[in-house]
Amino acid sequence: MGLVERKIREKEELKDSILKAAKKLFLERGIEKTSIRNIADEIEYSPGIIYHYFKDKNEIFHALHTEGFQELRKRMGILSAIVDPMSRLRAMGKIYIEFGLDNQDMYDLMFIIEAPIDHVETRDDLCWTEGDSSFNLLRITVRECMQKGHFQGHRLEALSFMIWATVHGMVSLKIRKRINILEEAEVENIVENSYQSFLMVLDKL
Amino acid sequence: MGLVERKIREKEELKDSILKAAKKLFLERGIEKTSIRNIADEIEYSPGIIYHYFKDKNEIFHALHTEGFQELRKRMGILSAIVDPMSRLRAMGKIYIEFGLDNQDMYDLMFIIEAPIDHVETRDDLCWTEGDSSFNLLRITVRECMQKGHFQGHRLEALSFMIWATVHGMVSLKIRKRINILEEAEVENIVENSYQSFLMVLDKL
DNA sequence: TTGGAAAATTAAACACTGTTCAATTATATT
DNA sequence: AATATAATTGAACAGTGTTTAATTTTCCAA
Repeated sequence: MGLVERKIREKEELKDSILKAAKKLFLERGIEKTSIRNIADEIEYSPGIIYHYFKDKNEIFHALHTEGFQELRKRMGILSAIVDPMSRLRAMGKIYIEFGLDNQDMYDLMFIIEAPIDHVETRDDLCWTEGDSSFNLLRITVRECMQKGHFQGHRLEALSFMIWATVHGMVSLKIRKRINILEEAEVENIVENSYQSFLMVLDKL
Repeated sequence: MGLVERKIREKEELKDSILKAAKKLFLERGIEKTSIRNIADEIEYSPGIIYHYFKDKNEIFHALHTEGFQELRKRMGILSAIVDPMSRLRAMGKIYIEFGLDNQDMYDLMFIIEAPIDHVETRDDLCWTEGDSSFNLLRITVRECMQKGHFQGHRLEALSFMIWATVHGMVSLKIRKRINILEEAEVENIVENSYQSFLMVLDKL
């Protein structure tokens, strides 16, 4: 029955249009200032309809945060061409930071805002697979570095987390507006410059 | 006229009781779930009264975030007893992390939530002095380390920011619930353990 | 002690928010 | 064409931050 299939597809299309509208509004006016009613207005439906496609607002946040991870994964794609694990690790941090600065609202959703995690926690058939597979990419790279003799005396999990924390700290302090206190001349490129400091640190390990 | 002074004091007392109530509710049920009406209920006044003492909710957030910085400064107090700048830097990070983990909601307000910064930005007679003086403490210590020959080849501002970003990253990933993806056995003490990794890094610089 | 100005406080309203659900409309099948 | 099913709506609920006119309380001079 082609009809049934078409119906299913149309249903998916509406779900998609909700997400598209949500993302559009998020990027236009910010996440906090986008309401269910705004999204409904955008797709020219009544607010209630959204709850036939998403359990609640958290589920919308979660769906969008997943899109963010797809984009991040895409950017990480070129890493497979880098054979040397240390070079790969360096490039990984650079890509992560660039992604965060280029997509600040998406980064916020992925790594700062609680909503997507809250959604995962309310359903026991879900876990944070997006974060899990991203961190695993880092973990694998760090492990390779260690196998090549780097980072002696360090523990894999703790060191990997430290590296993540460093780049996340830089991006999130920027996104949440905590960098104006730096010397004026430094504010502009502080994240890039301090990542350079971090690379120097990695080299000495 | 002692009367006028008493009046002023009483006015200050009500302002204080608003802050006390706000802090109590923040710590009890979380920042997001505390409303102006909740605070008004707590002090047994009508909601409107709060706007005679604070311009808006952001100003309350800002006042409380300032209290957080007072506590942080207090904890940093013992640092003056540590003469060696490298040891002082190590202790500083430890205190920062411990403060963050012991006072997660306050830390959230101080370094993640935008409200206090938004409040500062709406008033051109204010700037983020709390963050400024805290970061300066770090900057001074790093400078001392450099003067003693450490961190060669690094730039003061970028390196200081990197250090801040590292500890902030650890604490904020924890507070915003991004650490469950780690190996189960590591989750519990990951912040402490990865700070150990960071200390090893500092030593090699 | 009283009258009136000044200050403190409130109640109600406004324009929002996320969410639910009975009622309505549209679609598909017999 | 009638009926069953699915899609969609509108209104309501309980909440939010904020403003403001009205009210109460406080204070001081006459």
